[in-house]
Amino acid sequence: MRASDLAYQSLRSDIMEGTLSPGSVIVEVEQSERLGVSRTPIREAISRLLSDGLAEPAPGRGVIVAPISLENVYSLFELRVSLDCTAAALAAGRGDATRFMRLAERFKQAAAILAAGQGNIAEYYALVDELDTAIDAAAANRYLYQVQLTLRTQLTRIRKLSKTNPVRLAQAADEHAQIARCIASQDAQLAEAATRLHLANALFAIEEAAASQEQHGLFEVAAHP
Amino acid sequence: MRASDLAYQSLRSDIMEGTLSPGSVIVEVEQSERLGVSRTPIREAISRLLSDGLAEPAPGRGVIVAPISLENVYSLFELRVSLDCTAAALAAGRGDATRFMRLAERFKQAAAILAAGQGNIAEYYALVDELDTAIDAAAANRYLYQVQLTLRTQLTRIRKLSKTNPVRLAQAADEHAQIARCIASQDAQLAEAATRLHLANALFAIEEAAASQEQHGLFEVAAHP
DNA sequence: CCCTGAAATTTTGTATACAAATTATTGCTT
DNA sequence: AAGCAATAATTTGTATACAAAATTTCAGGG
Repeated sequence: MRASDLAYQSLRSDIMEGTLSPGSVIVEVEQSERLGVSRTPIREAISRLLSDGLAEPAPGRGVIVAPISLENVYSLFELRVSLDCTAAALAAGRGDATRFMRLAERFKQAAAILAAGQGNIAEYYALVDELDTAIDAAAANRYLYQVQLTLRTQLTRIRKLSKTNPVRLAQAADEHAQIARCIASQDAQLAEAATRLHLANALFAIEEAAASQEQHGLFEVAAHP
Repeated sequence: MRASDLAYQSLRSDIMEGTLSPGSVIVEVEQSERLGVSRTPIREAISRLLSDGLAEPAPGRGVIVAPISLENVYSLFELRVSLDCTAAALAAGRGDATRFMRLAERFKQAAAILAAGQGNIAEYYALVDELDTAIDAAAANRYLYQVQLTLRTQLTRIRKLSKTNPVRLAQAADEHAQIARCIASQDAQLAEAATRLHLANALFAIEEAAASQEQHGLFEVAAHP
């Protein structure tokens, strides 16, 4: 594997995990020594992070890890609604119905398990990924797909800011089942409606979680000094 | 100015102008000597072109200038409809009405001039840019804006593939006036409808132009040997 | 004549040295 | 003590040398 790929993946996961905290500057030599490669591949990795939106040029201070805050969540969701609805509508027109029916079934099962309070969260998110992948494939639009990828990394970062309510998770599983079913029905407008509804609920849940965390004083997004 | 910025702008415009033809490989040393800088800034410029979608990694052959073809136009427009409609709707909800009214007036004038067959095309496109900029500003969504920028560079490249019919241009100016008016009216759904209509017409015009050019044997997208 | 394979050449990937720019620090002056 | 200036120290930007990978070319055998 190329050193620049290694550096990219390493830095990327460090940012995602929070090892590199938002707002902290990424110093080339520091990372170069830490990862055991020269500055050249580090620079290439950083430029990829910039285009991912995981790093930002800071005026005079080089590049910093892109800050996250719930203030962005509305902008992010405006874009997300647009793209996810389009993707769902396209998938409804082009997708393989049986594949989405099967996914709908699995989401229904997942919803039941989560409602019983014994769900594995990671497993559930993996299922969501499967649905996303199926939709991407069915939508068959490489430009749309490209944008979705970068949007999702932003959403993943945001998601970690507020702990998701387990009750909400079961509800979300139901909504995903609904989306899959609507796509399987090949009705583009219906698929779009289900998606729009789901995203509205998701945003509302985020707002609620944030409010409750703020209340308990748990809402802190530290940037390194 | 940094050498990498110079290299980026130079390569970018070379690709846009067609000096570097689609499909041709971008050889680092070659460009390095041509532009009088070392390979390092060239590599950085190339990585920016990659994230712009103006260059593509080619398996084993390094990177090539991204090919263009009208086959992409449908995928591109699917995304464009989604984004432009969202932007128009947001702008209707947030924008300064008088600013869009003024733009609508100018488009009406432009339409009259173009219909009379004495319009300056570059001037017209500049006006379109102004509208786009106004919408971007009013939509006030940095994530959406970012995607629009890269989408528009793709559309600009595609546009050059088929000569636009002057009659269509006057019609398009009317449609832009309509869009501006709808945004000024602060009716999000209406703004979206006007945008959707315009894009449907634009796509149709592209198809027609392509068909007529193909007929006349003018439809050639050469890749260098 | 084509296919296989090995050498040669070209091209990309990485390391490092040096230059330029920017920030931090220190000392001086008011 | 505060502000400014000059200098020192970090940090990024660029060039270049070297290493590795891959493609092409050429030669030999089937």
